Amino acid sequence: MGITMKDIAREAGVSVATVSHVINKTKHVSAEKQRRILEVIGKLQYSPNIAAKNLKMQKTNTAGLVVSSFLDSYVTSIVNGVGNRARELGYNLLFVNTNEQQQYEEEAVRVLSSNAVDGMILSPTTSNLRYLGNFLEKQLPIVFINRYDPHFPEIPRVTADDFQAGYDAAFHLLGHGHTKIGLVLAVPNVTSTVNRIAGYKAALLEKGISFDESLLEIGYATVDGGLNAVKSLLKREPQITALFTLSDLMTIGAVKALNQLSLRCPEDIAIIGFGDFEAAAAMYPPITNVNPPHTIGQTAFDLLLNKMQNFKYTKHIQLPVSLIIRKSCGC
Amino acid sequence: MGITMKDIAREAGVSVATVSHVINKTKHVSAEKQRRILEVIGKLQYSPNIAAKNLKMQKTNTAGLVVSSFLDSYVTSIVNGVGNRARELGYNLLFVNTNEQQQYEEEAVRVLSSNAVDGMILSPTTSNLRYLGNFLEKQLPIVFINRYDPHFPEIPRVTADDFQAGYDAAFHLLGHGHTKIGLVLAVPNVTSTVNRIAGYKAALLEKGISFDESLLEIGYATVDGGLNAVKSLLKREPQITALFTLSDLMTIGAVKALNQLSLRCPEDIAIIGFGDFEAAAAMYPPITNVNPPHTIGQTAFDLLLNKMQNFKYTKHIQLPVSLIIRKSCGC
DNA sequence: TTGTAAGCGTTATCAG
DNA sequence: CTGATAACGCTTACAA
Repeated sequence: MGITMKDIAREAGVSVATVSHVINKTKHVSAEKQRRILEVIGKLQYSPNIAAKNLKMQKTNTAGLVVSSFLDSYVTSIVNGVGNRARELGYNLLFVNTNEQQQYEEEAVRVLSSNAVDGMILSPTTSNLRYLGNFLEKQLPIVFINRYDPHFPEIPRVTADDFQAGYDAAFHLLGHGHTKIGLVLAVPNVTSTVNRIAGYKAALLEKGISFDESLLEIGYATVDGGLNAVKSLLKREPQITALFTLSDLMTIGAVKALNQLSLRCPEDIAIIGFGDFEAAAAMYPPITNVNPPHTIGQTAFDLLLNKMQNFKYTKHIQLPVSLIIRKSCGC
Repeated sequence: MGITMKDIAREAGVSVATVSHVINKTKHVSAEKQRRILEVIGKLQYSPNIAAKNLKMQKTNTAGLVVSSFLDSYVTSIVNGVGNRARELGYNLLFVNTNEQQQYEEEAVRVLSSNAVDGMILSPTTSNLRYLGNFLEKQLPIVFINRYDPHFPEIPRVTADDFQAGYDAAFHLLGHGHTKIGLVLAVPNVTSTVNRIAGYKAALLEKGISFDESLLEIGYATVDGGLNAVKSLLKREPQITALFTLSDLMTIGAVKALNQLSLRCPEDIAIIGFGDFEAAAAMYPPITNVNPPHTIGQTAFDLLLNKMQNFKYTKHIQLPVSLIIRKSCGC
């Protein structure tokens, strides 16, 4: 079917070894043969069979990227960052979105291991990844991004400073006099969420306000999910005067909910979101957001590179967040 | 290094052929041996070497997806659709974003061919893809998505009805009495853009309004790109009373530009965008958009499946668009 | 029902 | 500087 190195060798009157050497520049070959080989390669439009190369080299030059959702701007920026860095460094990217289904995730990890990739970047669906043990034993280089499983400290990870994110949002709202701050989240059992809540809690406690679990509301990480979550939260806890929403789609949903309830933002209810999306500044009102790190994807790939070179590598990196203050918080 | 079928065979006291057969269920094996083999596989945490399998089978179960940009919601939805369908059908996805650089695109196509993928879905950077000829000769299954090169009618493609999109937007604005409609675009030499402009032109002509090229403005496909483009367009052509922006990021930029120029929307300038982003309904004003097809990604994958089964397959599919009317058009 | 062995297209060792 | 040739780990006739 395809044309192989053997064909090139025959046509150019040399051995396959020689062909391989000129292709990979792995040994010096006489100018004449080199010329002939290159010429034949061009004429026959030959390109090496990557599957064969991968088998022989025990290396694929491909990295896996497994994320848990996709439409969110934060995830998009992660994919973007990883993809750019991968291309810069000559790696291919095998991309999987698990849609928050652990079953898909396990499947993806299983497929990507066993020589499909040289390593992988994982944003897991939960923080209890018992199945991962097997793959670590196989020395599969993995790094966590955004979320992680604390049971595997030996896996390098890059995260946003989620604690700070929660703290900053709550601190800022407290500064505006809000004491009943609703918190709208999508995925509870995940380190990023847990840490943001911890930060939120810490800021409250600092002001002597005790944490009230009924101010939390779980919804789907979509616009409608945010909308519904805010509606039911506000119905249940009408004393709420501010909202912290943990994903940009939910933030948009929150704004819609307030509109539908004829509540003004920020006068009646203030909003701070996590994740800065492009439209935030052009919304009504312009949305104050906690801005996640934009370099998280690239950083993850760099960690992976280290992990692939040295399986003992085990660094944890936490990237700072910042508050982008606009109008929805009442400033 | 890794553990192979040979190890399983030895440990279970059978031949590699038998192991292969139980793994792939490709022949009946006695219950007893089957049990033993499965047990050993479990104990040693064996998983087959995919590179070897790919080489032997001349098939990778992997599809390539090459898009030209990423942060745009339309592209995101394409990636999402292709990814979901790929997973449903048991395919992996090799993902590349070319950032509108033809050089990256050529490189990506070259890498993805030569047995890295069984086929690929391509949203090209231009409509002149001479380099593609080689790969077609090699029988690499390709399908176009969103954009295409008309010189290759034998490549199946799925596109939005971009002509209709341009027509609908212009027709609607004309209905509101606008005759000077600015058109803000990012990538001129590409079928989607060209067809949208053609539709816009057709609607004008129907009303007896002649096409004025100076009403077009090119900018970067970002928020700032849209912002700058609108500012310079409005400065140059102050008689403009409506805008049609061809990407959601640019639409957001347009809204920002009007704010900065203290122009009211829709009273002073109306806006219709292409590509419906999640925040559109929560902006000020809520943005009227041409809604691109949401199934384009899945459809592309299905076309690819057909093309892989039968290289003669050459269908072109055009998916309808629809106008989502909100406030920015003056309704 | 099971095993032997050829071969997929490379790379790299080892002689010449 | 060049060429045979043995792997890499799997699938699949073909034989037993």
